Amino acid sequence: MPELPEVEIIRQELEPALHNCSIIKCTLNSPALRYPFSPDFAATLQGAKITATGRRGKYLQISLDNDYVLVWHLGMSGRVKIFALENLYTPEKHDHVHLALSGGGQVVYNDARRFGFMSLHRTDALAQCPPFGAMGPEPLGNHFSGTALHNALAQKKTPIKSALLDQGIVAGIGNIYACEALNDAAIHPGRPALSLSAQECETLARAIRDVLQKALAAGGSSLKDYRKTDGSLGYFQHMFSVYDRAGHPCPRCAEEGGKERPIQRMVQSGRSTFYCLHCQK
DNA sequence: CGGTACTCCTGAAGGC
DNA sequence: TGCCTTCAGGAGTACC
Repeated sequence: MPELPEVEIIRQELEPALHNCSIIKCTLNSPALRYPFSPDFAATLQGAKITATGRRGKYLQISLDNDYVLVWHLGMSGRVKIFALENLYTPEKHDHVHLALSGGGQVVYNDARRFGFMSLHRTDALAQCPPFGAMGPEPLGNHFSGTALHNALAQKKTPIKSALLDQGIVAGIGNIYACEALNDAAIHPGRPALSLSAQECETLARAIRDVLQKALAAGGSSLKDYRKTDGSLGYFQHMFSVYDRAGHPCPRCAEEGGKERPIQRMVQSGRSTFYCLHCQK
């Protein structure tokens, strides 16, 4: 389930492989990912030159010189494989999209669960079209702050955990980093979002940035080792404080020298939330 | 309109 | 050992 840090790392990996390259051939091995490919999908890509690689929230945005942008979401099992030369590529199960580039490079999209998707949008309409038009600020950008978060949560009665998953409030956060940030900020995931004080929003905004930046830093280094094998991205599970760690001691409580408190699991809106009953208030 | 439940998909993991 | 069930999750949609 790539969230903002994983998608950003993939973008950084794609940038040198794609920039100024033309797409020689686009091969689709499936009629659809989450959504069907548009009939002219491959034809629109073929012959286009890639002018930039961007990211907004969990979405990759590959700009082309034909006035289209390839919008690419990795769902939860999407993996991107990059090969410098054609003869290095061995097809694997769930390789749905294959891009052959000028210069011999290749980019492959593999997605076992097909929750991801690719679509093409006109460049000038991109910022207004769903989901970008209603998307909240980039958490690592200048428009995100404690004040901005406080304002965005002002009318939200929904639990703060659910609010953090709402891409309209802040972009790019998924289940893992929502849990991690709330633990870091010592805020209980079940609190109504509008009940957070300005100070708590300040703390939470800082925690969100910290958690994402740490994941980015760790991902950058772990990726170098991992991509030698198959080019895909792993998760940075070794650094999770609470996610998928029910029963393990809460690291915040351990840091403070207190008694070890086991991490709890509960379900909110059908999704697992991991938190510490003791320190998250 | 806010909020919840359901839906898509497949592989991993657990139970018997 | 192997089959069956359950679970994981983003985001769109249906529905109250």
